[in-house]
Amino acid sequence: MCALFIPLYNEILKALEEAGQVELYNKIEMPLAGILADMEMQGVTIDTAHLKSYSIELTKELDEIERQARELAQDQSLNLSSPKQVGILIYEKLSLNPKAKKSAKGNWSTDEETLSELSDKHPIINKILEYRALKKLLSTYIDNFPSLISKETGKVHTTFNQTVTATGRLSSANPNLQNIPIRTQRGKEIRKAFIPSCNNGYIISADYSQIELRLMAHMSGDKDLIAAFNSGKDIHTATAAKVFGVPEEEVTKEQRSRAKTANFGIIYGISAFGLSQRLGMGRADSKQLIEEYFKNYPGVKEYMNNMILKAREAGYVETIYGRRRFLPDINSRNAAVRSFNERNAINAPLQGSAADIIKVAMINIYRRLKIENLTSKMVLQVHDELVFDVVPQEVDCIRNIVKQEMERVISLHIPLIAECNVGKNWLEAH
DNA sequence: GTAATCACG
DNA sequence: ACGTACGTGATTACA
Repeated sequence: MCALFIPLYNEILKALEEAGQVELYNKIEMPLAGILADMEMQGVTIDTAHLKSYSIELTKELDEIERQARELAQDQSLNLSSPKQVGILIYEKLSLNPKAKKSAKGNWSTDEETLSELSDKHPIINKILEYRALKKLLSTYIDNFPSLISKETGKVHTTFNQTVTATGRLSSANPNLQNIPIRTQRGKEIRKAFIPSCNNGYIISADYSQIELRLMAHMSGDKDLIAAFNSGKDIHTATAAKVFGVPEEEVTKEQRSRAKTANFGIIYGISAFGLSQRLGMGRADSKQLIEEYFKNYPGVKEYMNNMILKAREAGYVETIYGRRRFLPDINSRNAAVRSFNERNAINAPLQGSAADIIKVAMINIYRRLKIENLTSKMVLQVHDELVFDVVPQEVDCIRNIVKQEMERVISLHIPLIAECNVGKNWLEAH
């Protein structure tokens, strides 16, 4: 190291030591930096022909929808990309909702959730929603992407930010390859454009199953939540059986779905109001559901109280590897600010520990690929998922290494499970 | 530059 | 009585 930087480096090491972050720094973040650089340089191959033909198809649909919407609105100059114009049209000209939300800075609220509730009132609502969905895919993922392909490598090269998030997650930018569509049919079509770099190769994707809820089980030490994961049963069904007081075989789809929403809510630092909004039920019912949840998983309730207490006393909470999130406003007299910090105190150790764990997996996988002289490459990380560009003769080998290394990062009270899939593109690898 | 919206985990 | 799920980045409109 250059002598000029040694005093600064010593300062850093001293601070890290005092905060118990030396291992996090030396064993995780520093080794990871070079691996991320390698992934960025490696890049991902894009099927531009597929994107190009899909662009033509979607653009036609978009133009037709815009034409129909303008006809319905009787306004040829209507800009459907302007939330302001859409708001005025819906709430003032068409008066579709007399008690419309005028959220935030006094603007009409026209987001998807709000508009969906009005879809029965006027045919233009669905046209607006469809326009928005198509426009998003076209402008963000389809039409720009070919221009982001490097002349030198013929691939897209993201930047993984290692020091952006509050929890320890990575972020991805220019372009963001961590928010490529998958939820809708049209989104899936875009995923198909992410392909292996050699003609006969494969994409392998491996993702952690329920890692944050598993970490809740581990960190809370809750007996029954741990038992549910150790038994290998479907966690949402098991939760539904408990909170609705029915045998697992009799859990309905509706009950499982509600339990799933509740399990997500738990990770985010649930509130009765928030849960009632997402379940479309009354506050009293959602409050009762939460009470049942805590009755069945008392360790979870205890974990939440402990994290809030820890944040109040220490000013921060920690992940399994000692990464800290500072929460200076945990004692704020403003209830909204305080509550927000309390939810962060609950969520950050879970989200952050998951981030730590996948980082360790990445380091160990990278080393194995090198040691075993494999030519396949790790190309993307999407929070709980790793994506590999694989040559045909290494498919089985990569599958085994990736699954093994992801699952054996650390021994906890619950097993870590990684699901691994192979395909000719990123969609098929799910 | 900021707000609104929406893509992902 | 508050205001409410956690973490990101890109695009577009508009002051």
